[in-house]
Amino acid sequence: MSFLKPRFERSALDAAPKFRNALGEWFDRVGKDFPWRRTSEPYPVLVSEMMLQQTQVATVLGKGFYTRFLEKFPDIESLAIADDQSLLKAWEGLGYYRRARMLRDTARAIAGKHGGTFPGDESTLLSLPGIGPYTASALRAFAFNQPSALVDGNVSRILARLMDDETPIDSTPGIRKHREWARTLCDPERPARHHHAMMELGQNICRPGVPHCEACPVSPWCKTVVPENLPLKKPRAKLTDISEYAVWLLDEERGILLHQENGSRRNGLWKLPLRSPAECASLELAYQSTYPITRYRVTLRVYHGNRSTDQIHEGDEWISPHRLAELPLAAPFRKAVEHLFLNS
DNA sequence: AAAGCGGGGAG
DNA sequence: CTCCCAGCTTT
Repeated sequence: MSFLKPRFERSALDAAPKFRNALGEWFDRVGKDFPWRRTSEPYPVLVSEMMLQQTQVATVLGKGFYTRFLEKFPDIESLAIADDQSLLKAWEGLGYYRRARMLRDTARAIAGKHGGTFPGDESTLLSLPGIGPYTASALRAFAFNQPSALVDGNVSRILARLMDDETPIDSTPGIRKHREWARTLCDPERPARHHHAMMELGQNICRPGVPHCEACPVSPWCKTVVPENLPLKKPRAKLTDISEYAVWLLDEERGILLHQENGSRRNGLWKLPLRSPAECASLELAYQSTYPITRYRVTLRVYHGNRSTDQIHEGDEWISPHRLAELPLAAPFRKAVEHLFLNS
């Protein structure tokens, strides 16, 4: 009724201009000064967005990945000619290592096919390796100042709460709906600031779990009733236990026996040589660890190999200890090798 | 639509 | 343990 003060105004979509202003002015006041927010050059924006896919800001920033990568590969051309090993070494510790190769392949496509001119239209961006809907929108807004429908984990959480919407954000209808809402909300005058502000809001105010609604600059346009219950997601697959068996072989002259991965997983990274359980049955256990990886829980068992009888398999290679530092190893194997080397 | 990618950090 | 993260690709 009219005597009741509404707890929110019109929806954010209906009041888009006021919503944008409130959000943008808040961001100007409190927004963090990340290095990729200081530039609109396509290349560094691309590097940052690829690194930030499914990876937290603190990880990319805290361990210096972004700065180090740009020092090593300062432009499209230098990245385009990067070899696998130096590329993966620069990515070591970031995870999802396919991203590094896709980033370089995109650099190659731009340096080659597009004559070095960075494309700014959606369909061309989407055709490049590693660039999907999110990254294409990010590049258009941050590097070309074009309005775009940018939806990441932060934005979808904000939108679900703003609209008090229970459609699972990872379902096809949810994704479609959120893209449309993001497009409507985007500030056509300052798309880069707008998207930066949305992500800042998602990180620090409209955070997962219990949000800081008391400090939210756009709460007048938020319909959420129980924000901690949103967003909804589809149930996820449960963890599967798997085992990995490897051998530890250290030769005083030749070094450590390692194996370079050449399949679809961790392609190009080095690990301890894997063996079948039967091959390890009579060997002494040297090291064991359990680590989670995507939807698996892996128990890694490393055995003392037998130098005289152990078969050297295809791809196995003796690596001298000083070369070890130059090779990219996935984290669990880096840890295992360091432990075993120290105790040998 | 679902799974794979086989990550990593924070709580 | 759990959940989340500036997602993309393949089946």
